[in-house]
Amino acid sequence: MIVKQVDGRTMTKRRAVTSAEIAQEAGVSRATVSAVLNEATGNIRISPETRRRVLAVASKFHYVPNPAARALRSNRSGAIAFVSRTMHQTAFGHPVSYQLNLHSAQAAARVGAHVIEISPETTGAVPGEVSGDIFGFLLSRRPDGVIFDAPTRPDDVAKVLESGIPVVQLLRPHLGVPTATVTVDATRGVHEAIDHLVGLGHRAILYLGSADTHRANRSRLDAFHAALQRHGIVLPESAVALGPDYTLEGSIALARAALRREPSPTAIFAGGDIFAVGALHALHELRVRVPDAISLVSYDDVYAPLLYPPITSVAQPLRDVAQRAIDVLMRQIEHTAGETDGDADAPPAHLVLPTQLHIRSSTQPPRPSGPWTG
Amino acid sequence: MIVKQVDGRTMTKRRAVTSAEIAQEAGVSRATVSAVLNEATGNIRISPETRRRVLAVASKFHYVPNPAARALRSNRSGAIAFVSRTMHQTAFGHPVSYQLNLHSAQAAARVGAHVIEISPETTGAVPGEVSGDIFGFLLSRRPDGVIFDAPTRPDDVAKVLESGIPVVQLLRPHLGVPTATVTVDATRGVHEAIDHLVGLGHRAILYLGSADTHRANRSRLDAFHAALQRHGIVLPESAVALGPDYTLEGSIALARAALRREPSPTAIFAGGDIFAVGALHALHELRVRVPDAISLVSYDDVYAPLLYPPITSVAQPLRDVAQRAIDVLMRQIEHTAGETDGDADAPPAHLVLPTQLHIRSSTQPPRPSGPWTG
DNA sequence: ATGAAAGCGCTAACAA
DNA sequence: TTGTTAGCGCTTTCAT
Repeated sequence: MIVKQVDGRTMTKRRAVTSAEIAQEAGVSRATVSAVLNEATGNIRISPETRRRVLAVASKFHYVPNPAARALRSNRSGAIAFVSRTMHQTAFGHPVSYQLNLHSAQAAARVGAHVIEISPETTGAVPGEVSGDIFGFLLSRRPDGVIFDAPTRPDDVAKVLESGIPVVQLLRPHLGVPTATVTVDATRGVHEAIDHLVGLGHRAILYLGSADTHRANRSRLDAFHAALQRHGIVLPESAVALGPDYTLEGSIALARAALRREPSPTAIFAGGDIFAVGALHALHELRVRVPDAISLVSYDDVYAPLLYPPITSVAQPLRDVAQRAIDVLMRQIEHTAGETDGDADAPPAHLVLPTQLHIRSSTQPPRPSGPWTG
Repeated sequence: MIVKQVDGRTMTKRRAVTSAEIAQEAGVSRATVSAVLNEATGNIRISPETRRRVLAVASKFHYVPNPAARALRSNRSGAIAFVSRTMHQTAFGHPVSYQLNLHSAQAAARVGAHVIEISPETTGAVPGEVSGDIFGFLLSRRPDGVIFDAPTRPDDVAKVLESGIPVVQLLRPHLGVPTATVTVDATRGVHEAIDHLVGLGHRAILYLGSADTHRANRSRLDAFHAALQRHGIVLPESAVALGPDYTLEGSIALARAALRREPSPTAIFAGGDIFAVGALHALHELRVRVPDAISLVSYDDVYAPLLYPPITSVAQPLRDVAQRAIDVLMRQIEHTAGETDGDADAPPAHLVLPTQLHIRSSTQPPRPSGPWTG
């Protein structure tokens, strides 16, 4: 019996409606209710009339299947774990990771799954877990799939993959671990940015980027070189300055040092918004005006629009990345379910999405005159 | 029987170890295994020897209890829903919400719960859900508790609360809905900031803030007035400029208009980092230097350290806010569980945490000379 | 086209 | 101190 107690000022957690109650109310069996709600496919057929009645009753009583029971029975938790990028290095977090997180949650919800947040920084053992680390925690939740956003350590990914759960890595995958990936075509993005600068007349361009040797960083730098080469521009070694990722102080120091060197660039390409921030700080100190005295382009487009002047930047299609991640995972999850034990699984998907250049006020033709003077 | 298939190159999702297997292997019953793993409290006592053996076997086989079965039986999902602040207004998201999100996930993990991400922006109906909206989705997950980060609409909160699930609202609660809250002592934070400015010698201070009438905004503005009054300063009406929240263009326009008015301030208090960003843009256009010609303080401390110059800012203890939110929720969840049906529940907790002022390079004494000249 | 019945893995009351 | 038993709510054959 269903008692709606609306009168008492406070609500005690009321017992939820079960399928049995819906069945009874609709004058059918629980099996029928289940079949209707799952739009069952098998050798089962529900008459439109029955279907309609069940649905009406379910809706009237706000019936929602118990996810635990469903999970137990179907061996599917409906959960996608999102392992966010580590953020301890920075006080202000990773806007990119945040966007991916949110977009993943939305994309998952659209297919009836939910995203559970795994923050690798959690310190200390988790009570009740046999293995104290955060991956024990992850595994203990039995997610149907796992998204790694730019994982730091390949071992973490490998461990999850070995447990047999579908995995997808985003943006900065460890290709040594054979999982699906969704990345972005940095090469094309960088080319666009450099073409934009060269098109404006710049030839002396400084590259500010990460010293981390991850492929994603390498490919930005390689693309930088390739793009210049295509324009017949050869840069001195001093045109590339590599420093630590994601620390403001590091980026400022890097820019400061690089800008002190000769010859002076007329433009800067920052291989990440944080490097653009660092460049801006250093340029301010030097009283060099952007874009009057020097142009600035960045890769990421997260802080870029906020800075002054608003920075021309290469944007990653984060919403699409998240959506495709969920797609890939869902496909894999459904596939895994149907499989017996044969090892005839297809090779992991590797999706590459295009970037987009947002042109703002930080770029203009180099001025004809000589060296810098604010 | 437990078959570890390590040889096959690819792993098929292997059947998980169950408590029955552990029981058999340890030569005890499943009930004993359960009692050991849950450190059962009732009238059950496990001999240290048995305990040790069970634990050893469990660990050897990497046994992790099936969360769905546990949830089904105990009527506890182990999930905390985190409803993030809506973000559609801005391309760059809400760093504050992100931090709260991550810290909540960490705090939850420490007590064995997981956080599921609810992004209110999800559009379109969710397949299989009776009610198509995102709160139907939320409820369908049967979370043990819900965290609302600065909820937009009180109705959403009320709906969840009415379902009997413990709720806590963060930072910008709707006090009309009787839930627990964890907020920040904006009053004290603003006082500190204003004291800092006045201590430097400023008396003409411009307030740039949200036109939204939420209490959190009101209290910042009220505190601004109170702080000035305490210093015997009376400001003209034109010293307060209110505009739209969280849009860059709006903030810039607001600052632009306000700065055009007479008399000119020697300092600006931005009631949110986005307003500081707007102020900086407007000041740049006017070629007014910070802090030489005008000082700038903000509230939030999210973008503040990145801007140039780094902005003195009031920081909120987001990690603590998240931790307390989890604490409050957990207490409430345990309480609810023990309760029969009596309505003798305690009034909801209202925690208020202190802010911290980070002094950076955007503030200095006003210069003795007259009006602005970059 | 629908119903009956079994069982997913776990926990809690009751026995022993 | 430990084992037995009975479900939690759902899905899924198999019968009808």
